[in-house]
Amino acid sequence: MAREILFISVAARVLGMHPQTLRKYERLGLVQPTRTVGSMRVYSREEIERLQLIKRLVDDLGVNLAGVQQLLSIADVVERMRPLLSDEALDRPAGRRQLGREVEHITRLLGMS
Amino acid sequence: MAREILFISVAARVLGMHPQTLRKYERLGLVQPTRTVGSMRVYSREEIERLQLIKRLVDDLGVNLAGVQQLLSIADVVERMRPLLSDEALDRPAGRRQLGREVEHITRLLGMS
DNA sequence: TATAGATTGATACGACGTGTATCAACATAA
DNA sequence: TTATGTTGATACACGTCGTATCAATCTATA
Repeated sequence: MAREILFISVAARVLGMHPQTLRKYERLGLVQPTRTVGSMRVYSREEIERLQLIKRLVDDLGVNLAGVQQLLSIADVVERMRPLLSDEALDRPAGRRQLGREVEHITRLLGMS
Repeated sequence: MAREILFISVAARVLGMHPQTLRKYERLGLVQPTRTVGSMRVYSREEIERLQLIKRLVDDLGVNLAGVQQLLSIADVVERMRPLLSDEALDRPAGRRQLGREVEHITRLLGMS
């Protein structure tokens, strides 16, 4: 298994994106690559996948970066919800309560109050 | 209780939006006001609330209309999920399965596969 | 019916967001 | 040291979005 640690030029080529775009996304807080001691950006597997999701939202759906922020936040909540949908979790009252909180979290993100 | 049926100029004033903006939102499929026999737009309570949500997403968060489309779709799913979170629904296997399908629906909307 | 006011659909324009090209300064490896 | 890549900043072209404008049509009232 490769470590899949990429510098910005390779990451950009793999993703089909411009290096400047990746830098701008970081400046806006959409991704947070780590840095080498010389302050060079290092992209992990997780950030590459996050950038692929962003690319789909932007290129295919036409969502702007403010919308990407919201959708990524919702995606994080959905990711936390998934294990709460198992029968073991749904059998416990605590699991049900946690699930309710996550759904309410999405409604707050959407301003549905 | 008032019927809360508004023509476009009153609806725009209530919402703090421009009538042309409401027409453009309809053309893009974000809202679907009914029409009088003379083809004048009629805004119901539900559409006013939908427009308030759109306005928050656009004005406060800076989301563009493509992002609003996605977020409204997710909001619809969340609305369908809410009754599935009751104990009565979660006690039935059918309710649990339906809940899982709705969550999966959101993941598809986000392209999380 | 006639008249005034509102709505409709279409077009156009200004402001803003976004991707990317460019640049000098710095980092890295040979 | 030299060559190549990265960093951060600036600038520009293009598309999106809100809204102003217009003639034609609808609606209500006199």
